[in-house]
Amino acid sequence: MQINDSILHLENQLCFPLYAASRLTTQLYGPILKELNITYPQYLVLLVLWQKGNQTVNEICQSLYLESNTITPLLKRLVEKEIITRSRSQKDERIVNISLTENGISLKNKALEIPEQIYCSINQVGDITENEIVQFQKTLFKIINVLNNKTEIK
Amino acid sequence: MQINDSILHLENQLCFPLYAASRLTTQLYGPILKELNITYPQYLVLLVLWQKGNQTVNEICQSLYLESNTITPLLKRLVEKEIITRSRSQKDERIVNISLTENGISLKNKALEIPEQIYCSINQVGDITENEIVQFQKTLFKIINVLNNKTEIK
DNA sequence: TATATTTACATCGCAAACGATTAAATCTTA
DNA sequence: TAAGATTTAATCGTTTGCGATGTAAATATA
Repeated sequence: MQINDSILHLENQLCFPLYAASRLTTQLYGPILKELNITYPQYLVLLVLWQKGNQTVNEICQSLYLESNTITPLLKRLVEKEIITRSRSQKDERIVNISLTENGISLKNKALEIPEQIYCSINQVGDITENEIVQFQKTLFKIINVLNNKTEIK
Repeated sequence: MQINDSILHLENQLCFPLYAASRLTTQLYGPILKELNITYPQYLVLLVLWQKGNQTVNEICQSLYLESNTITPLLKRLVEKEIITRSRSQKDERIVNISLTENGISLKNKALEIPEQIYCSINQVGDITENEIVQFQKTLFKIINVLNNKTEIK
């Protein structure tokens, strides 16, 4: 049954290299973000806030494809670190608005160096061309869109 | 500072779409694997065992780019489910050997249908060509190799 | 206006992930 | 062979991720 078996081989899966590459990439951020005293998912939330300004919990969830059950506790930790503030909307009490503190705003300056550092790490070997990365990212977003629409329909 | 800022935009990161695509893909497995009563990381361990036969904890860790602090508790859960067994090597008491139970072996037959189901889900829109997936996977493994060698050197 | 439905977050419980550390067995080498 | 280094798993504590469910506010509908 060698032929049938091979479809279950690790290296023939799409999911596995995606999973592994994601984790290894995240690990790359670890030491860098530790200097800012934040984690990688916390960094992603800050990217959203730096880019788009004040956001509701729901908007952050949609940007990152995460649910409130993940984001809510994470945001509370960012509040404890005095990087963001949370406040209920007055118009609609269901909505929680997230704002950056002065502290959170100024973190952005330190973060500006991060993408370059990461890019260098991945490209150090020089095995991956610029073009390849561009195409790679395009495919990633295609996959994200397919899967995100799929789960939204439910 | 628009020009500088854009390097921190979500859609310009490589890490973020990788992270999002990985999670969304994993979510796709959820309902399918629930029928086998296993989780996605547990499924990956089983892929290794089905493919390579009995493995040490260390071999599983290397195959999946995970550490023992993640794998050990996961393996204990698979033991509880009577899918695998654990036993210390007699030659070298440090080593723990992992074997599939009869139950674990027979799970493979059910799993044979999974890759096809997943492939259909991702390809349903028809927006992603076969060729694109192949190239995509190649880039993934390049990234994995670069990052894995990097962390090994430490 | 009363009731039902939807929306926006939050809570709970469990399973990963992972950095840091530990413990025990084995190997090296002086 | 004894001391030190290395290897292999395991333990601990924290954060994340997520399915399932709950709650309160807002909206739709009867």
